[in-house]
Amino acid sequence: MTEPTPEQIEKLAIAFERFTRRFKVAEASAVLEHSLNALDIQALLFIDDHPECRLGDVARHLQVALTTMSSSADRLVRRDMIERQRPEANRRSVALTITNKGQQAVSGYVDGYRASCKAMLEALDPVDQTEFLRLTQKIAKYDD
Amino acid sequence: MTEPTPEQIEKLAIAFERFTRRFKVAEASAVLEHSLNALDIQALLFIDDHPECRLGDVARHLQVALTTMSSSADRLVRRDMIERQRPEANRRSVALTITNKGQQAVSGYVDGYRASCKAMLEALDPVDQTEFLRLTQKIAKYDD
DNA sequence: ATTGAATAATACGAAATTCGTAGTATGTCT
DNA sequence: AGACATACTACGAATTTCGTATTATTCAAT
Repeated sequence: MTEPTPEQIEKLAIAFERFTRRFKVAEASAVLEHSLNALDIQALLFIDDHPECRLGDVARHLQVALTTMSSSADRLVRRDMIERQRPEANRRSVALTITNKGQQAVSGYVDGYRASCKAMLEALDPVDQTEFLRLTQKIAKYDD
Repeated sequence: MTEPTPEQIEKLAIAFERFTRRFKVAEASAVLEHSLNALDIQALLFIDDHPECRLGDVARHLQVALTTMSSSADRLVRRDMIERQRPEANRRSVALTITNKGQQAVSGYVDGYRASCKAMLEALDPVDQTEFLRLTQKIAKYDD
């Protein structure tokens, strides 16, 4: 559309750096709480959103080697957070599903993430909240 | 101020997840390019912003153990990206400063980050760009 | 001036993580 | 049935993180 000025870009970059730091803190506390590492939490989130997904799906999504994902799944299974199944349809693959305990960990993470989002919106008055959402939606859509 | 609705929060969370993924990709490519890991890049950014800072400052900022930061500094020194000096004022501490080569790596990272920000702004028309910036600034300020 | 405590970092080793190579099991195609 | 592709696991090397112990320096109190 139109070229934003370097000043505008710079301002946005600084603001987003702050937001990112905020989210990182939220992630870190969720990670600590369940003694999971960053990869395992991200894998858990994906598996929660994609029940019966395969190992390769998660690896591709998170851009890690398949073997890395296999290790991650080992850890998650050991901690009773996911289950590995061999589907009859294609017995080479594994279908990953989240357990109750895994869902609890996801909830903890998501709650933290949403709390951060809530705090952000609360900095604005209702009219600006709606406006801010409209704009983020527009950007997110454009992103596809 | 006013309570945002759960739907609003959810929408914002989803949008921000996308943004975060975008930034991660940018970081990953900067990391690959200079064969640095995520911690080392973040350390480099901090050192660039805080010349002559001490090891402990960086460790505190990045929330890692001091020994971890020491290892990171080893790597960055080995790759000629920072310099360790013993300041006369307090010879127990080290003063970290970035080198030209380090600055190049920072530039690469920052460029990628800004490119992401630029792409976001370009999704909006000029009026909305200004409006979006106003709102992010407001949130970032509130964040303190 | 000396001793003791506090500060700031490094040395070293254990545990965990990532990833590449090789291997196994299953499915598909001719 | 055989050859090739797919999906994953086993294993080991390299890297990273972090805790404990140690070194060097500064500060404070006597």
